[in-house]
Amino acid sequence: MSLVSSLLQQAKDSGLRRTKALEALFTCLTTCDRPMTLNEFTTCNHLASQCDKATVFRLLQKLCDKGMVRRLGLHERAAYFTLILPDQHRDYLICTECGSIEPINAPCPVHKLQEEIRKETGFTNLYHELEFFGHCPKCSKS
Amino acid sequence: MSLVSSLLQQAKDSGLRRTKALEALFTCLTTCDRPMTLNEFTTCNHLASQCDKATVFRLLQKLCDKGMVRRLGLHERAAYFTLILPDQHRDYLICTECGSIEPINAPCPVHKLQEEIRKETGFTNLYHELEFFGHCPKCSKS
DNA sequence: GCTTTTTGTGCAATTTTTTTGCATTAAAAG
DNA sequence: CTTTTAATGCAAAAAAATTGCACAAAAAGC
Ligand SMILES: [Mn+2]
Ligand SMILES: [Mn+2]
Ligand SMILES: [Zn+2]
Ligand SMILES: [Zn+2]
Repeated sequence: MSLVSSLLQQAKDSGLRRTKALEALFTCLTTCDRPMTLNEFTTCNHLASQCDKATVFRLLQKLCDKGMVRRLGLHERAAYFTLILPDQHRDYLICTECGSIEPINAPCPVHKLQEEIRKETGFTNLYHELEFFGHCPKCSKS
Repeated sequence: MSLVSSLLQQAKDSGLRRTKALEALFTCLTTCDRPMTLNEFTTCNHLASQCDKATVFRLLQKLCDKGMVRRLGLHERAAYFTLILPDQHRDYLICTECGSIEPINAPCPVHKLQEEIRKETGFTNLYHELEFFGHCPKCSKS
């Protein structure tokens, strides 16, 4: 069973319908596999001419609600969206000059603090977003 | 010498002029002392009727360039801005239901990783943004 | 002080991004 | 197949970010 199929199943289980647009969006999310803006999604070949921007917007919104997609604020004017895969947690390294976005391989160092926060504050559904910003070697030179 | 005065001096040293608008903005940034959106700034008593929104926008932009203000993407549609004080590093805890934003007191656990990233990637001007999101106790109940 | 030069400001307009209304279509349920 | 309910396209609106330009204010030079 392909990843897209299992995502469609997971979506269905949480109340969404199996539509052409959703399948195309999952294909895009899994094959492009990087945070993208709404505009990038709608102009990506996987989605272009498959469905309208408003549809992509509403699907991303629903998938965020279901916890299948994460919305990231990466210092660009537009919001970024990325698939949440089980056993995958990603922090990012972003060049504020050229805009490159790279996931970080090293293990995330904040889970312990997150647990402390959960206990001390009583917050539920806790998660975090960690991004490093700077100038990449290429942009540092020029 | 007040904090506002020293900020004005610091701004002047890096090329900005000492204007009424800048002083009002620094007063706002220091007394309100929390991340705020452009709209919040312009409607705050410290700035309202003191200057135009475009002016605040351009000042915040310049202060970001000078490294005196930080732009935060806190999952709202609008960007947040907050003063960078020396010896002050803040991570945030945000309720995605009611929108409350609280700085975290615990020491930040990512500096070590940041150093590793600097060495391994060659990034310069490195900094990070760490936010925890969840439902606060109040919002968890309802 | 006064004059020149440079930067900042207000206001309106524009651009970009996000969001919604509504008539229609497609999916799921019966 | 029929009914019910959710999803979609299209266009329009709302919200946020950004800019152009004439004028005002600050700093620099005298
Ligand atoms: Mn992390
Ligand atoms: Mn931190
Ligand atoms: Zn770069
Ligand atoms: Zn709350």
